[in-house]
Amino acid sequence: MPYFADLILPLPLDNRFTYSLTEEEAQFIQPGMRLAVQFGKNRIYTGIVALIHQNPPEVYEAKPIHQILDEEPLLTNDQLKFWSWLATYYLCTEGEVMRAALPGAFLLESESIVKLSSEINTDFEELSDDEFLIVEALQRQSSMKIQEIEQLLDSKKVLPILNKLVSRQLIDLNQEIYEQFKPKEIRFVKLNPAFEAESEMHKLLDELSRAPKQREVLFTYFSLTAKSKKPLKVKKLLNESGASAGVIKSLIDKDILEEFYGEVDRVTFTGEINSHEIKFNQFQEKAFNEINQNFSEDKVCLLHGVTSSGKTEIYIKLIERAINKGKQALYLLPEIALTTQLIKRLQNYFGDKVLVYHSKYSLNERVEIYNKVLENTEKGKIVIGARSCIFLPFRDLGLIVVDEEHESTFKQFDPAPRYHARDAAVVLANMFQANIILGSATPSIESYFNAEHNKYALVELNRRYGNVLMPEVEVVDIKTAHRKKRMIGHFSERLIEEIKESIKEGEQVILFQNRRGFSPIMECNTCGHSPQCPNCDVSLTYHSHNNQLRCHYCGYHIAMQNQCMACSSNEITTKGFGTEQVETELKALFPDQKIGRMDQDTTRGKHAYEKIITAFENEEIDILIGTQMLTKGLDFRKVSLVGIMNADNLLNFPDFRAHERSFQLMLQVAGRSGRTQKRGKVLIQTYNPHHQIIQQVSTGDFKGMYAEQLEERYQYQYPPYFRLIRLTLKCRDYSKTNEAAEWLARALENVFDRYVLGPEFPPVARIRNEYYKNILIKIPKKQSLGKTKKMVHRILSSFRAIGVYRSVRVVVNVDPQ
DNA sequence: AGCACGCCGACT
DNA sequence: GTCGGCGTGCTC
Repeated sequence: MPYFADLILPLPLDNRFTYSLTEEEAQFIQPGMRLAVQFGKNRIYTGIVALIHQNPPEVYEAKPIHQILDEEPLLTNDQLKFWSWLATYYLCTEGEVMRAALPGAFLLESESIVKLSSEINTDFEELSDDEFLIVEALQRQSSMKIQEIEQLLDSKKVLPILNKLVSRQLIDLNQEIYEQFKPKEIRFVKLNPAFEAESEMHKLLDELSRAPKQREVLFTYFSLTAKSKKPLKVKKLLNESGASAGVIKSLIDKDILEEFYGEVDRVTFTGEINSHEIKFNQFQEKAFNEINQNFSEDKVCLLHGVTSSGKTEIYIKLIERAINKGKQALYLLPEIALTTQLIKRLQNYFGDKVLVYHSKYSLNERVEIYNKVLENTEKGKIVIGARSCIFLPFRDLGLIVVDEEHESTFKQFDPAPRYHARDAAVVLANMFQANIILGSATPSIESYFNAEHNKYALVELNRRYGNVLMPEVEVVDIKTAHRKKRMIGHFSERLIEEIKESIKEGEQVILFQNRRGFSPIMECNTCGHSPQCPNCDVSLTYHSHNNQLRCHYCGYHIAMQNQCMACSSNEITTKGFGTEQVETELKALFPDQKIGRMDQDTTRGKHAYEKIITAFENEEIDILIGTQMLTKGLDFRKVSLVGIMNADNLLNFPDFRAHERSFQLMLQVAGRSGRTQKRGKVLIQTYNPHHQIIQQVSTGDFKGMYAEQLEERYQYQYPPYFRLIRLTLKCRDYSKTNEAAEWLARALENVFDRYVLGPEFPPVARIRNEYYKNILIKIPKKQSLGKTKKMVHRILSSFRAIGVYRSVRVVVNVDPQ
């Protein structure tokens, strides 16, 4: 009886692919293992076994597999189920989920290797020039990569030539697979046991009297090993003795020292645990008990706790409870790079039980963490990290914490799968019967809506820890201030006064400007022209540090122009302002203060972010200017003033979530102020002081904001009342983009009628020379989500079957942010 | 996705 | 005449 395995391949293809197995293979292979298989003509891919069965495919002959890559399944059954849910819900392929879910080092890829044929074939006549060159080169170097041959012939059409040579049995094409993960090995040395006795040791040292360097190394070895009996790292011996590697080599060659290699963990925690007892105040205690009550009823818990109310302590206690029951815990954060403070806190409490997982780690580090979670070892019961953590192979997940649950960075934007880690985490928790808590000072409207409608349980925490008061918010009307000439650059007199006051008190200031760069857009006063990106439909923005005009979409840049590029006029002004300009103005206003800036430009390097934060913590910076990234769970004790330079560019964003976001952002920034006994102050500069959102921020009126936004969402048919699917068409050809979008929209309208919006050009209609067009599908609550998605899938398949539209790519975004 | 095959314009 | 562009079809 034959056996077959259905595989998931890491490709954007809808189907699983069936390969044949021998009986022995079928005995050994289990779902969740990796197999290397040939797919297409010359390529080998890593596939994941989804199913083993005995039903031969009807219309084709299944190929045999190439190699089994695992001894044990790499994926649990739960994960396979989870993948399939993600692919269905987010309208992508399982292959795309696979790519996102597995650390890259697990995905072996083949490279074609060209060799001379093993059967000696001297029939070198009738070779073309190219063919002769290849054969001749192979006689010299025995094997070559495709790329090398491309270089040799200086041509890209190499494969047809090679295929011809293969068919004439002059060369062989083989696939070489590379295992990318290598355990980290370190070289150790130890003394040959023969010299351990004291007498032997003296004899040895005498013998070495004519090799002073070697003698010295040995002395260093003895002094280093005297303290601890652990094996000695060669590196350490080199450092301590100052000898060269050659000296150690001769000692090894003489059998005086023995070398050996040991595997070490790349990811280790070296600090000390000082788990001081966490002391709840009465409000935390109450919230904690409520959460546990809800957990016992298997409810998803939404924790709405104002900034600085001590949510983290509650999370820590919940995690402790979960791991005391022997379960695993997952702590999800919006962006891991921004949360060193929190990681340190968890590590201080739980020590090496904490694993940190995120995309900045190397391939190998990620494999190690993956394996630790899979083995469910004591080390690594707790995983903390960004959205991709939901793909780790948990065995016995007991708790998920989603911190800053309102953050839109939980939603992956590109590439597919475009999943929302918070929503996926709720599904994941459900699969494990695990508890899940979503926490935020400013919950998303969706989550709060779910809480109001009893889908989630709501727990509130509205006192700051130590009864610190919420900061006092003052709104400054810069429209009037401008008219009355009470502005210096972008600073109102009020803001300058407050900064002076804070500095006098020896306190720190944070200034928030939600735009990087200097004066983003240049405009000619004479003709109104502003320099555009040639590849995208946007104006170039000015960056003063390198005096460039730059496109934020494609990276195109030119030197700053002193004349208008259209009319050569010298009168060029700037529109809008960014963090860089705030910094320059501030330096002029406060020449004696130390000023720091934190935005994408200043936090490029791996540790640049940490450096700025540490400098601010150590009070080496008095005033810190920054973008959004300032809002992320940072805890600075000495900040008494937060200034929002311009609230309007947040509010005027063309998006149904713009107001919700502005509220969240402003309240989060405001929360950075006054975290100790003294009451903090927040100053908001705006042209619209009477805007509802500004008023709601100034009174911290979350419920007011929620009620009002909810009403608007209802009116205009947006989430949480309607679900959304956005289709984006991309194509280099303008009219083809239009025609295809039109076709697709009509096809969708046939089924969904008035719930299809568009097609419409997005605000930036061309990026990297591709035209974009959006279609929005709205799904009313009563309409079946599953059926809708199946239908969309079907329409997309027929769309893709149309030849003319093949060059148009469609990006599907379910629950777009 | 990645590759082969086939068709068409622009070059030594 | 060939090279290299891209549109089209297929991969177990």
